[in-house]
Amino acid sequence: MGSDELISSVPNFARGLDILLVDHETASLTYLASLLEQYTFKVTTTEVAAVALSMIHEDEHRFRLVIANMKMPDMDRPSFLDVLLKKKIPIILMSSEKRLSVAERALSEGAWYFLEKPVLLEDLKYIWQHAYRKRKDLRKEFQKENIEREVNLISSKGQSPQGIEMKEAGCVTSPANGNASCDIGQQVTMDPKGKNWEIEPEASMFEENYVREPQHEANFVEENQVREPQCNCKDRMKISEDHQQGGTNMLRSYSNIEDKQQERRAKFSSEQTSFFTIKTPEEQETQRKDSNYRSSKKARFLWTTELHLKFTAALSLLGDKQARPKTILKLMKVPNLTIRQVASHLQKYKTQVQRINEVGTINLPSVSKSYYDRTGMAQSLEKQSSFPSQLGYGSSYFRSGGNTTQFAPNILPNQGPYAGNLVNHDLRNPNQYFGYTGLSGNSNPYHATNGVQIQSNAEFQMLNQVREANNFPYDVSMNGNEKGKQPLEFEDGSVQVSNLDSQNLSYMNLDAPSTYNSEDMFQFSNVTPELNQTLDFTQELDALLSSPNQNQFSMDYTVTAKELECVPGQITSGDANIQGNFPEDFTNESQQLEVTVGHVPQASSSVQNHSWQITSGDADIQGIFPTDFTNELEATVGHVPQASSSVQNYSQTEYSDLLKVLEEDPEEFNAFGSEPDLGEVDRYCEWLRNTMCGNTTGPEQLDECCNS
DNA sequence: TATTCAATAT
DNA sequence: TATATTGAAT
Repeated sequence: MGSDELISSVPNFARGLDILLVDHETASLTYLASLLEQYTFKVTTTEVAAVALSMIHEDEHRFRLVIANMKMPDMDRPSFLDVLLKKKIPIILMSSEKRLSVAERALSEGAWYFLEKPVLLEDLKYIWQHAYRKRKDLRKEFQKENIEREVNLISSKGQSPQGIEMKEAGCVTSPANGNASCDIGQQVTMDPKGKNWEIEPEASMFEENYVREPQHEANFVEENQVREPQCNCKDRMKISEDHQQGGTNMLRSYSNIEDKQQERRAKFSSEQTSFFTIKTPEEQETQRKDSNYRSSKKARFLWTTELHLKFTAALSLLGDKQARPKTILKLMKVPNLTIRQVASHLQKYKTQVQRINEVGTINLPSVSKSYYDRTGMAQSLEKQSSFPSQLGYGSSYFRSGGNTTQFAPNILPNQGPYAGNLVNHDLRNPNQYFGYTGLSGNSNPYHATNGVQIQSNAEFQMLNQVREANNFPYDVSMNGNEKGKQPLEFEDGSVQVSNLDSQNLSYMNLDAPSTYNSEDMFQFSNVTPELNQTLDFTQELDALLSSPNQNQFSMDYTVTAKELECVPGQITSGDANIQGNFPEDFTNESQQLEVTVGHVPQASSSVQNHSWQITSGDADIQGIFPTDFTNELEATVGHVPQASSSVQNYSQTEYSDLLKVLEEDPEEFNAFGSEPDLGEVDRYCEWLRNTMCGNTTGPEQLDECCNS
């Protein structure tokens, strides 16, 4: 297997995977490490199990996979395994003993996989997949679906079932070399709820960046590898025969219904699996359409907010001329991100720019409009556009606007030597920072905001020109407008729009015109440093881009004081869903703020020791989940840049869920009739006022508050 | 090789 | 439908 072939067997997101290798036999340790490194994995080695544990204790999220020799002279294996199992770190055990009972014991003790020594290069081809398994779900599935089958198997064969069951192991064939092997690829797709790719706070960016269609489980196998949909009984028998004939390096799978710890797994080296057929394209197509074929879809990379900000920061540094995939990639310094992905994103970005240019001005509508026009563009953008949601904004590109308090993203250089010199290329957030939640499903859908317009000419930097349109209540659906009708005509005609020179300029070929200097327009100065200069910036960029804490998160939008009265505050970190109220007597910084965790769907331990941050209105609150965190959290307000009074009584209520429902399923929102119209908007707002502002605000404030 | 365009997959 | 991936042309 050539080195390229080796590497290509590891999908992008799994490259550089942190693996901890534990083996008291030095030679074997070094050798195995070298093998793993050939697959791009980052290997840390130790000969002492106790040292391994202390490393894990130091940072339990560091290693995604632990491979250890079954023999541990310095400590007893069960204790070692116990720690790993509790921390849910996948563990693979190795042994040079070839007895079945040894492997069986390893698996029964909780190992996720068993490797026979000497380990061959080929054996490690799919080892990365273990780092992405969700074992709990596996077991659930086994229990539900396989027990009966196994019982039948046992009773009919009168023996313990061996070999593969497709529920347990996916089969991968590689048309390139005609070989095939079974792997555990299926495991990453086994969660019946499709939530198997749960993002944990410690998850790597690459996990986070890969998404799957919820209704179809993705196949995390490289595209040139075709997954066999099923291994039939015959195959299993054949595999078993092969094994009995003394095939080496076979990963056996054993079942023991009584022992829930037991894993059943099988892996076959290529020479043992030549009986797998390679599907013709037609067969593959048939198989793809088969609903039983669970793993037919590939994961798609996710451009999170964080990544997109890096991307835009890189664009800013580079300027248009050097804005090429390779350089952008270099500046972004995101391991395992590929040029092609950057190129693709750039292509999409350019398309967006072009589209804006064609229209001249786009409006980032207020959310109110989208509720008004439930069946219209704003709503459909939210629902149908994967850009906003997949990018992790939790709200749409085109409805993310707001007359907001300016919270500079901490990864953009609004401080330091390059302050103000960067161009904001973020089409979606020209004027505000949407904090990275690091999590999916954290969308807080409500933005009671005014609209924001972006005016743009031909080039990237034109997107800096953000014009705030106060009290601009309607959105104009960009796509809904016929081309040639420029600039956009707003429904209420209340906003004057500069008629930009939006000739069909090729934005890549032009210098920045930078001609718009209206007082209500933000203008960033544009710098287009030469590439060599640019590269000198990388250190700065690096510093700027490296978040002080990887696990920090913030609310996914910022709000004005005015909006604070309308917007529920809710953050989600890991498993925790935290809500709280600013106290009535809230005055200034360093004030204790009680935050109550409203919802902890999973073990709260998963958020312990992780930092959290709420950026809401004028307040910027952060802290760390205490190690004894259970469900109550006391938070300290760390930073109140503006009048603290504005955050008083920041009520955080349950209606966020209602709004979420509205977002997700407007059809269910039928309280006011069926046809959305302006009257309905009014009624909606009335409801919104009552819900959000209660009786404490006067009508005018309410109007302001809801602004629709 | 890097980039871009455009078809295709999700 | 929008976006990500991929083949193919440059």
